[in-house]
Amino acid sequence: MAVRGAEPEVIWARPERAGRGPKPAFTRADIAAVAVRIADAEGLDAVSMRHVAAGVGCGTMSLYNYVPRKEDLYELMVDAVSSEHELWEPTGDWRADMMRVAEQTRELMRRHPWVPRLMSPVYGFSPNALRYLEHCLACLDPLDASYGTKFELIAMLNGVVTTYVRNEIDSAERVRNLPWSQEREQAVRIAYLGGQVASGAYPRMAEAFAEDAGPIDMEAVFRRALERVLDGFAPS
Amino acid sequence: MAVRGAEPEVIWARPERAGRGPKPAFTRADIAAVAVRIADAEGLDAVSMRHVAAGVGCGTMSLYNYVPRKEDLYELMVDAVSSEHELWEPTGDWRADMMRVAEQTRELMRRHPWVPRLMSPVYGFSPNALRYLEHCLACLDPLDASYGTKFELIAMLNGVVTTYVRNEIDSAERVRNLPWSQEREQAVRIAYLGGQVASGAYPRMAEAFAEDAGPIDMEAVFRRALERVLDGFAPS
DNA sequence: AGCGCACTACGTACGTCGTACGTAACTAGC
DNA sequence: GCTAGTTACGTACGACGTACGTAGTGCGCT
Repeated sequence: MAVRGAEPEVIWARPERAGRGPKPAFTRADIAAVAVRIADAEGLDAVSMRHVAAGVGCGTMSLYNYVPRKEDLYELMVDAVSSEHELWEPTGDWRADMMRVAEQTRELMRRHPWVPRLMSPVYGFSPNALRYLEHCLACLDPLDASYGTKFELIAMLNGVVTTYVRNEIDSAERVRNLPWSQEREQAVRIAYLGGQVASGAYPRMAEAFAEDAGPIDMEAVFRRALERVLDGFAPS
Repeated sequence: MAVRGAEPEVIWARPERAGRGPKPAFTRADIAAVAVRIADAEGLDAVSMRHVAAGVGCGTMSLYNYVPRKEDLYELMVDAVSSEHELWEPTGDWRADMMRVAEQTRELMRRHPWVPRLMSPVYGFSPNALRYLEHCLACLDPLDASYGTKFELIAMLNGVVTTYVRNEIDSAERVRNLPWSQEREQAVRIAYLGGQVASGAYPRMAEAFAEDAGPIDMEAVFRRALERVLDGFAPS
């Protein structure tokens, strides 16, 4: 019998194919693709071992031959979509390049709304993540700073993008999963909030709500946030 | 029989005590306190309805008289710990005040490591969150900017703090839940990463690893990140 | 060539979860 | 005091991750 679990490992270091035994019917890439498809279509919570196994067409427990723990499945998924990062030849304008990186990361997360929830420093070293990191560093070649600082920049930019998209996605997904309509929900929340603010306990909040009549341009908010981050790293 | 679910509501708008019927044996605050205690001690995943019910000393399903859905329990928890935010008289130095806000938020999240995972714009309007927001706005009175800009500042600062602490916590919690030791895990990961980098496919990563010999001072990284955010909002 | 073993495949089963639903006890308003 | 709405809570259902046992397969060794 094979040794079950109990050994630490990085899934990327584990060979896809062992020497002995019958050849596997699927690849990790197949499994990851199915999981990604399910997550895109039905949300991350629909990604269960049973579901994925049914998707690839095998028994539930057979999956564990390819993926030791569910967490590793998540890691596979993140790496799979990370291949969608476009890696271009740096232009020499690091600000423009990093803005483009951020923009593309955001679009990637919009295509795969479950990515922000899985983002973690722990998943930071999958093959495609390494390629992505190397690309960012290449874009930052013109910036006169230590690698330490460059990593801080990348982390911060990623953090801001992730946070913004996560907020966007969370609200949308929450609405979709609720048993009542978005309008009802929003109306109830606004009514409550209005009541609280009108109570006089939060004068500045009241002022703020009075001031901001128009709808917020989230696109502009996002872009300003990125610019501000980059400003913080531009040599003065 | 009572009407079950199907009506949108904000839990904060629901009265704690209905007119009819026997008087409730507990308060929402009791329940939130128990849930917080469990989450602090055993992690967020240990916060199940059964567990919390056992903690307050009632049947599992009785909880649903107080908390319509589990998500609302989360909302109660976040609000409960939000009361720990210290709200002082603004000093007039908005940068110092906001640094202090961020520092205290970080400490709050370190005391309650599950908070980052529950952070969401949706939970943004609980009573204590409103108080917190109002306090931030008060600290920002000296800053000459629109409320829109001030909200962007607060959101960004919170985002950065949350991201940093989340990374810190995630790594720690992951290690605690793994069936092997931290040293083994780290050794395996570093061995893998070193192998990848040594392959020559990532020249800048290799350079970076060669450059940064000393351990990273996370405290300084955190503080620099905050400073940079605030820089982005200081009138030039 | 053929043996043995490491591997794949997968069904069963356990303990967990959120929560729908039914019933009994209780109390505020008419 | 009646009754309607609430509280309390046990039971039950359909998920979930995954430990474990067993059967079958084909590579690597002798």
